[in-house]
Amino acid sequence: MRVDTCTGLPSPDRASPQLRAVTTAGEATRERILDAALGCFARTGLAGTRLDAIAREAGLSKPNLLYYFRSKNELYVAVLTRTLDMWLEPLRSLDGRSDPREALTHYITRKLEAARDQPEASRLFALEVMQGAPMLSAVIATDLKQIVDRTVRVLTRWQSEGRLKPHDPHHLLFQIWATTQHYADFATQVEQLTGKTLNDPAFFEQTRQAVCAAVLGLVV
Amino acid sequence: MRVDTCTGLPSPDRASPQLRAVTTAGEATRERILDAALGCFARTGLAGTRLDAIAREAGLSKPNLLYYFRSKNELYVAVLTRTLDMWLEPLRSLDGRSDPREALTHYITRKLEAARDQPEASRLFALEVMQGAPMLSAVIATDLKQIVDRTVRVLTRWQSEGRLKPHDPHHLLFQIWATTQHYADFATQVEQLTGKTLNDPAFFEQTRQAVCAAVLGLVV
DNA sequence: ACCAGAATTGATCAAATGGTCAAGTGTGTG
DNA sequence: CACACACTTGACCATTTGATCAATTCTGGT
Repeated sequence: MRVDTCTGLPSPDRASPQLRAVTTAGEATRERILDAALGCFARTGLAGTRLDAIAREAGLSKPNLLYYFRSKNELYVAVLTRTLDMWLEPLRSLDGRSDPREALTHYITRKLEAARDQPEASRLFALEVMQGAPMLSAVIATDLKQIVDRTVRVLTRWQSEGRLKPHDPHHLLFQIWATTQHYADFATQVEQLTGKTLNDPAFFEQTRQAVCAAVLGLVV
Repeated sequence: MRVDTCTGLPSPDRASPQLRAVTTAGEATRERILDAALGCFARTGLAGTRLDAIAREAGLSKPNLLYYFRSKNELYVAVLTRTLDMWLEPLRSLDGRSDPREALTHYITRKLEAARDQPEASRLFALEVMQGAPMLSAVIATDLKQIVDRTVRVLTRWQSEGRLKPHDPHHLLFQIWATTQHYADFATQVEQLTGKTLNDPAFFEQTRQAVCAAVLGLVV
């Protein structure tokens, strides 16, 4: 039986040996649950979220939810892993092929679009990392670190080629992450203080240029 | 009887009419509880923190804790309000009297020192704001907004005097907040990726200059 | 020494909540 | 039709946990 490496709990096999067509109905419900769970976990955290709430938001009963995910923790990890790839993707596509200025602008724009379009994902990871990343520390230490190391090498190379002003690559990344994710994680505060949201196209563009100016002015 | 505006629950009178000397013993325990609670709430959030844990960390029994604070929620609000002033202080002292460059450098440095010396406070507020600031929305909309508005006016004046390059003051503030608080809120990630902590003086100075460079390069 | 009130706690309660189970419903296949 | 199996749920259980209370100890003032 396949076992989830994070929880040690068994996870339902998607493709049973009989090659039975993947139960699309069940798969759809599964996705519905994951969507609902993402919203709840991002809003109130792991401890603050009740299975009842997720079940209600997904439109089914609590036992039925537990039919798809054996425990709250397993569901939480499932949400985390499902969202992770999508979240790391922008960084992966920051490679050394293009022009530094263009690459950084593109990366910032994508990160800001993510902050606008998937604020729940941002908050979920923020909550998780802020609490010591109990479920993600392994991923951070391996996957994320690997991508970051690669990116750092790219940035360093650009610097040695004189295409980028010298500036610690780690701090550069942190600044991009911090400034872009801030608009998702602290959206409440941003809205209370400015009255604007990233969903407002004008505000989005204004924010994008502000972040780009700070970062690009630093290294280009 | 004095009533807490946030919880509606009565709070112990610090100065009773009889002018009895403030019970320093009780006051000390109270502080000890608040300290322990800050640590716990910052680590695991409101819902994830058990009164047991706080009591244990403060070195007393759970009923005794509830003798000082009538409910978990009241304790949470008490921690929040006690920490708030300290947290807002750096921004208050960013006034128009001094040189823009010096003022911003000073503010960033203080914020980064706060991120190093009071990471719990940073995480506590981050958790609270990220979850929609249910307890702080009033404070944000009034107190914080007032200070921010004042600061925005100062920055705007500097810009109109030509002492600062034009750049949206709100975004400038957000960038300072985001980049400085990032090193407290995401300390786990920063440490996993760089192996360093703000407690390392060299790393602190390096970070400080990186943040200053980004912000000052933007407006000076 | 005495007393009033602060401080402290073991025992206990009631509610919330994650999780189980047996029983039922639907559905595709031989 | 019948069978197997995915799916669904109401009722229920066990544990956790915030909160209460009666009873006891400590402490400062007279």
